[in-house]
Amino acid sequence: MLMDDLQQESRRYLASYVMFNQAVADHLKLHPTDVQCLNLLTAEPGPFTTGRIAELTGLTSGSATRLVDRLEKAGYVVRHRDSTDRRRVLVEPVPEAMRDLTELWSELSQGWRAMFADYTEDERALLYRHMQRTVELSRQQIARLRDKG
Amino acid sequence: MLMDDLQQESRRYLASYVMFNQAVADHLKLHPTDVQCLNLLTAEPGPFTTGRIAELTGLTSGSATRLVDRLEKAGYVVRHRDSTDRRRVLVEPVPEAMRDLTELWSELSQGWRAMFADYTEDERALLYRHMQRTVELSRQQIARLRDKG
DNA sequence: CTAAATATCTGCGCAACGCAGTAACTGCGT
DNA sequence: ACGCAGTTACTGCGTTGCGCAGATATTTAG
Repeated sequence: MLMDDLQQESRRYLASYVMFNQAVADHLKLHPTDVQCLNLLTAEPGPFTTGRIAELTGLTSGSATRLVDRLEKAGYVVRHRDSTDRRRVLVEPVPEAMRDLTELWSELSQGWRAMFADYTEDERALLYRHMQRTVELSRQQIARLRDKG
Repeated sequence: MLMDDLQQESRRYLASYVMFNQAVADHLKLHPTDVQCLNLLTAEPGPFTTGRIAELTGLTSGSATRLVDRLEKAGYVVRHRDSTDRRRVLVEPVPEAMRDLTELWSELSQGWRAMFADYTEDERALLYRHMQRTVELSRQQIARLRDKG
């Protein structure tokens, strides 16, 4: 297994994930950013403030406000002020409204489940650990890129 | 290994890849779509026409034309008409201009190489095959989403 | 009690996008 | 040879997401 092959395949892999996100967004008639945000809301540990959403998505604070505006208007999330620090706004997903997204995801994940089912327990454990490591590495790389300006 | 855990981690994984693409785009002062397109240009087999780029990125033909306009203006690609079918426009990457992107990628991929180097040959083969399968599965899922409207 | 820092929101201009229509070209049938 | 449908790419136009800079409310430091 040549490293260059692995790298090339990683690149296709990355591209296919971005395309996938785009396709999901088109299908739900939402913007890719919005879908990304909803994904983060279900995948990352809360609680979420507008500022944290800005950080997670890489948007500026102003754009994050607009993003939350759209999601709130569409009924996906609710805002309420943090009682301990009244500057902060907590953003909470609305489970019922997330159903569209969850259903779509779970429909699509049939394919993934089938794929994962083909692996042995050890292989699944390897893939799981690899994903964790990749997420962590991405986080570091993103931080470095932002620092370098 | 519970399937739900695997699915949750897949979701974080997907989100982190989208974030990563976003960060690369910000760093190069390009639009995420443009970076995605350049990625596809190096990762997918050619030749590329404007129409194929539209299909790969999920954009409409008009937006794909504008995308190629931007990339051409920035010097990343050149246009020239297909001599056998003069309706078609072939889009070719300019290797020197791609250096920015390639260098950045290869700098960032140091981290990936290190990560991959930790695995055994068999494990790398598994990951490689898994990526291929995922790319193929994504392709199918995207096609289904687009068909459903 | 004032000043600096923090979290969010708002006004404004820019630009990417989809849509619908246009122009150039190919290939088909007659 | 001719015209007509289908294909490929491009062009206005309106909408909307985005960054930037400044405004507002609240907390924290001195």
